[in-house]
Amino acid sequence: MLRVTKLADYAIVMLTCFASHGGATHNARDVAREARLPLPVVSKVLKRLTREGLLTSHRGIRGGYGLARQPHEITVADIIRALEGPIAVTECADKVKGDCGLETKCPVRANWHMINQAIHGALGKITLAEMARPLQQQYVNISEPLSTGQSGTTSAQVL
Amino acid sequence: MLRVTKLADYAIVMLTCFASHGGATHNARDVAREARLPLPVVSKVLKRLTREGLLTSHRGIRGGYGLARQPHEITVADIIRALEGPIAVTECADKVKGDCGLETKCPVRANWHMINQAIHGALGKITLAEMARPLQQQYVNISEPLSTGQSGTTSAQVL
DNA sequence: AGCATTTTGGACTGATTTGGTACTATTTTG
DNA sequence: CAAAATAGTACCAAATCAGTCCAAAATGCT
Ligand code: FES
Ligand code: FES
Repeated sequence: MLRVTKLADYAIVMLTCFASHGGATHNARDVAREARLPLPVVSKVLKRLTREGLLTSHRGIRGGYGLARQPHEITVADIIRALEGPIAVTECADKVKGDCGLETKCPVRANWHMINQAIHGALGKITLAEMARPLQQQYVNISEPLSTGQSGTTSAQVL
Repeated sequence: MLRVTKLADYAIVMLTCFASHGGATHNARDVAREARLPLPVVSKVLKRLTREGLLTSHRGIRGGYGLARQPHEITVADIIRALEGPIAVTECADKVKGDCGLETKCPVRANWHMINQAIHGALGKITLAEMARPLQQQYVNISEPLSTGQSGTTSAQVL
């Protein structure tokens, strides 16, 4: 349902913990306690984030995890991609392989690609540093809908 | 994986068929033939679209379905919402009910809400009329990423 | 009135994905 | 060598999705 998986959700919560502690290293147990999540899932997510290059890990008795980059250099898109793979609203939105049953010339495929890029662009502009702060109002720009037909929904746009 | 369901994908393909035929009524079989989709799924989707108010239906021997509104008054967000319910990237992004385990004050919740509105806004600005045309270049505005840290990904933004 | 056609609503099943846990191996420190 | 921590993978239960099917109601035509 156009949902991000829980694992990715957890990942963002966990990474904000790292970000708000100035880049110190934490082990899985500490992260689990701070994020109030069960240790096994935390461990699983941390492993993936490390494999995908968002975290660095240190094994051994005083080991733990740390951010591989600065918080403002990690975007929400990066995090989601690390946990779920490439961001693609539909199968055909991302890759060149045409599908959807309709042969090579599906009329809506180009538009899906455009929609996908719009979402990807929005997600790629929000960084971990911003997620760690309450909410920066300057990043939200409420504007009137242009071609509406909709009821009173105001649309927010990430700048 | 941040995917739209296949039913919603089908719905958009099917509705573009309606849009490109000037609002005439079609029965389920005709739509299935034109969209090259199995009849049962087409029927299922048409039923939901009617129940959600995007199509009007006429029963009986010369019955069929027709668009309830003009193509430029139906947005992609409307279609997705009709098939999948409210657009919510996370459970907490949409409703007021706080969850995610963390009690009332989850640090990232406000940001999820912002992200959700950004996506919803992008989807709410693309209408069925635009989806039915090949691709209106003026609707895509490729711009350089602002706070990047990303490789060569250019971000498209819906205007 | 009767009949063919079409929508309506729901239930049902198999397949896929997700969420979460467990277990073993490997590395590091002391 | 022992303890603590990560790495990798395998596994299972639950949820969701995709697709099909059928009986019932409505409509138009003869
Ligand atoms: S190619 Fe994906 S909807 Fe047609
Ligand atoms: S309330 Fe949803 S992530 Fe915290």
